[in-house]
Amino acid sequence: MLEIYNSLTKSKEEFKPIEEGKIRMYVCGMTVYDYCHIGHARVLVVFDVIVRYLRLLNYEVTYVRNITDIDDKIIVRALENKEDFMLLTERFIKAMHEDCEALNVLPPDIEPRATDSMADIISMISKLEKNGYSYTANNGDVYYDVKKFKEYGKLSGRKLEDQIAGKRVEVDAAKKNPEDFVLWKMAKVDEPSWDSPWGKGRPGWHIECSAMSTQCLGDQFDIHGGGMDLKFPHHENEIAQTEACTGKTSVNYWIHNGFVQVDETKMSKSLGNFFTVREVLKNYRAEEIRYFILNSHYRSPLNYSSDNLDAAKSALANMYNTLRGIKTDKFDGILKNRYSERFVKAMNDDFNTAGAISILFEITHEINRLNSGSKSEAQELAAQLKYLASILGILQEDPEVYLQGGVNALDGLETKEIDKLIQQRIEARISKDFKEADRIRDVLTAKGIVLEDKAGDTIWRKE
RNA sequence: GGCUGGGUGGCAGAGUGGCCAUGCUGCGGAUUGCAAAUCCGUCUACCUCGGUUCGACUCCGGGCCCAGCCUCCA
Repeated sequence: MLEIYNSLTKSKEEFKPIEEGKIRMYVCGMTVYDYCHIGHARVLVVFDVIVRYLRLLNYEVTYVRNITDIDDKIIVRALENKEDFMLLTERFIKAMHEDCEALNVLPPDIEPRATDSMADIISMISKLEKNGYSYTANNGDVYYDVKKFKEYGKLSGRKLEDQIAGKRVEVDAAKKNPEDFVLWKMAKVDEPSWDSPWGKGRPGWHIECSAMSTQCLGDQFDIHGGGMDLKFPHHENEIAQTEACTGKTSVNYWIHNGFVQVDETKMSKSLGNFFTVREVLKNYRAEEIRYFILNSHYRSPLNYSSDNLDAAKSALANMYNTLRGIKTDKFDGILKNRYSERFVKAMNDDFNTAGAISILFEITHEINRLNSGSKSEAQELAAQLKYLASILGILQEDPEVYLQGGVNALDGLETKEIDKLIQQRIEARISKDFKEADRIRDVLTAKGIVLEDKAGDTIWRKE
């Protein structure tokens, strides 16, 4: 039985889909004006694993992850760059897709863009206007009248009267109430704009998600996800918009992942303490980043540090080392035993990937113990290890390639040279010239090559 | 002030009413020409104060501390 922590009810609940065997899921994707940082990577990886796991449970999942390609930040950045905003967003959409591919994040089924959804956005605002939830301020902007939506605050657990308006962001003078938010914003000179019943302008920050999610998934769907920082105001406002339009509960399960922190402080663009995915990829493999993310529960804070990534690196190398030289193709991997049971139990418990990884290590350990004895059992377990790891999107590379490759992969010439030196060392060892053998090993060690002398053979891997 | 999450061994990080997480690192042993890898063993872990209980790190209550949110953020 799958249990999910639902941010809406603040408790773990048994998951029941709206439609038997099917899941409709929406995740807030990127606002594309810069490269993805590790915080974005966390959302991408976490929900990637959630989707993979839901599919494993035989649900037919429709996964929608949007792209917000028009908003204030994009306009500001495009202006700074003296660049058309569309060129800017195209560039970062491409970069995001590259990052996703590197991180082994499977593409969503639908990836709607705000700028392609203008008709839906406008029709939704019209409906809100018709239902009496909006007003046009004297500056021409259309606002959502939060006081009209009785359930406002149900997701974040906030009461309007307890909030300190303008605590961090200045309140717009045109609003009736500080908690109101913009639905349609009038275009200033030289700003990108779309025609609408309220004049040329662009959508406010929250409406695009309400429009795209209902457009792609209907008035009601199962899961809505995103980072913790979106819970308020973004998701609260999405609820206000969608439910004021449809009169129905829009989402059954809200899933929010925790932050990535740097030195115990949230990683964010505004604080400037972020590391982009491509930056980190210069020093670590994508799989190491993925492991690092999945090694803690998705709701916990995750501290970014090179120590933690180094630990991820060692841990993965150990698992690959175990798989090295074991043929797994004879078995399909779908083995039912105490490992698979506990793996599923962990994943069923609100996607406890850290617990699931610990099971992978228990299997690894068992394979190491068996390897000298029962070969076929070791192969069977290795196939299982790979299969279970595939749900987390790790351990899928050829171990040989993985262990000899990496961030600064060697070229063919270098590997030929290594093989030559290893051959020389083997000969030295046969003639008991250990001084020479050690000298050769030292040369390779200095290049970051680690040797392992197996029975009658020597293999190598990168440090 | 209100609202969310959290506080677990050297570090990271799960979990459980009584016994073992797991990973990284350190230490001892086996193995090895020496290593590496692997195996075996090992390091005073559960913020604090009360309560419930035969038994609490785990359940309940009061503190303290950390992070985040209160209309820019994943």
